[in-house]
Amino acid sequence: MSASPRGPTVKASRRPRIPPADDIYQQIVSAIFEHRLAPGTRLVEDRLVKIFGANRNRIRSVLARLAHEQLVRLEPNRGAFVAAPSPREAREIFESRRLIEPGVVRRLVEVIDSRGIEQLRALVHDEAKARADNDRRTIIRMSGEFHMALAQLGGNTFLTKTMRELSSLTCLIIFLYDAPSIPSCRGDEHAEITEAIASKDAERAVQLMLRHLDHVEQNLALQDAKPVGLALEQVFA
Amino acid sequence: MSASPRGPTVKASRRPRIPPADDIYQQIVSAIFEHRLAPGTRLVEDRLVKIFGANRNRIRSVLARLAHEQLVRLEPNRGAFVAAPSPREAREIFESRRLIEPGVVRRLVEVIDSRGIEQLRALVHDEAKARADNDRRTIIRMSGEFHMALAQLGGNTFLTKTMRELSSLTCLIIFLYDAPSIPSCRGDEHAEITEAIASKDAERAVQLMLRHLDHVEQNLALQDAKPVGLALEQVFA
DNA sequence: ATCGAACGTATTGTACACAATATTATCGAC
DNA sequence: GTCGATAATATTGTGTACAATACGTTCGAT
Repeated sequence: MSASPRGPTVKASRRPRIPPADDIYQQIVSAIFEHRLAPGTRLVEDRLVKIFGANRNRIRSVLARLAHEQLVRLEPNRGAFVAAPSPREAREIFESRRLIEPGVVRRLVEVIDSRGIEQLRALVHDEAKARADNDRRTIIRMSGEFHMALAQLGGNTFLTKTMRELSSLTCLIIFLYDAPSIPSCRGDEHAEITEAIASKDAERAVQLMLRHLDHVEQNLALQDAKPVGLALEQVFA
Repeated sequence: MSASPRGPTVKASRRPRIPPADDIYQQIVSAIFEHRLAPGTRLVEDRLVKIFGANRNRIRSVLARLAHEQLVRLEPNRGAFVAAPSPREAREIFESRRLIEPGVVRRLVEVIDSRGIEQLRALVHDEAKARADNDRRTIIRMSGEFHMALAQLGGNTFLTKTMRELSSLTCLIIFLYDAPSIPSCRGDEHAEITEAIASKDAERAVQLMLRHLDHVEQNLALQDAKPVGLALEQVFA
């Protein structure tokens, strides 16, 4: 017994059953990102407790956190529901993205190094592969991660957080309003943006980004929502 | 006895002792906004429970919410502390503002009506009055509210939320790093921006805004923080 | 047969008690 | 007298039980 009373390995072995709070959060976000959790789905606390093996307090705090970034709607005495952004809210989200992402791209051109460019190309590559496999879930998730990576490589944590919220909300919007013909983003657009950034052509990258966002928004049918429901347990299997 | 079983007045009279969750949140945010709560102040749950007459669950959820917008730091097994942004974080906040607020201003010029312009002028007027009275708390709060109003009048709830977070973080930063000579914002700058917006001169408004943000940032001494502490009960008196 | 009211069930909201942990104070050794 | 270990205290983390509320169902009346 070595005298290291604060080793993290010791802590991990002493109580391995507690499910870390962030994990639950991440799993739910991923489920929303990958369209496994439909907008409007009710999130019953007890069932989440059993699914994740956590206690209710923790589930509650996770739901509160999700509610704060508007991914979940919390109705008093009724429970938590996966958010279903209205057409008006959807337009606001896209407006915000058109407002913010050009700045993100401009800044990224200034600070990115070859290592960062490689990361972007890898993301584009993975997305193209998923597109070839027709793996719709991965396509959508990778699309979101591309935009999040643009912020993350810029090194500004506030902008990164903001972009993460915008991306996940966009995922819900696509779920609700996507005209199913064309899958979310045309893959080559992310590639084009990446190459414009790689060649330090900020203004071209900005223009491509704006056109890209317009394309995504124009592929939506912002009138009729499809109210889908799904069983909760099988989502996390 | 009229048969309206869901009137809010009835609900309020039936149990008047429960303190609404948002109120607590708002009071703490206001306290941070007005520099009554210093960065680094420890927020002990029990004391907040007694101060606001709420139960611990509610206090906890409020703290979680504050933590999510980085106004509060949550250390495991140690408690909650009012955030104290590092110089690096401070620079990121200002960078984010320079990135976002020009877009907010441009959009506002497009959609604002005479009623909105009057609101902005009223805010500027109140701020000038506080400045004349040398009421530093009100000055800082009104400064923040001016920027939040710019987003709010634009009608985009996501941007409004983002600006609220940025404003309150900026308040903490000013508390920590302000060179005490000049109080936060020169008052006429808000007035100038308002008039540029009123005359629909978007580009001028944007330039004024950027200069304004630069001025605020340059008035900070982003090296030495002053770690102030204050008693909790007397803050909410 | 349809509508409305009372009831039963499922779920969230709240309170309390206790365990785990960190911080402070006390005591002893050098 | 200073440093380190140990005990006391304060605070957070967790679990459980119960109350309040909303929802679905059954029953009865017209």
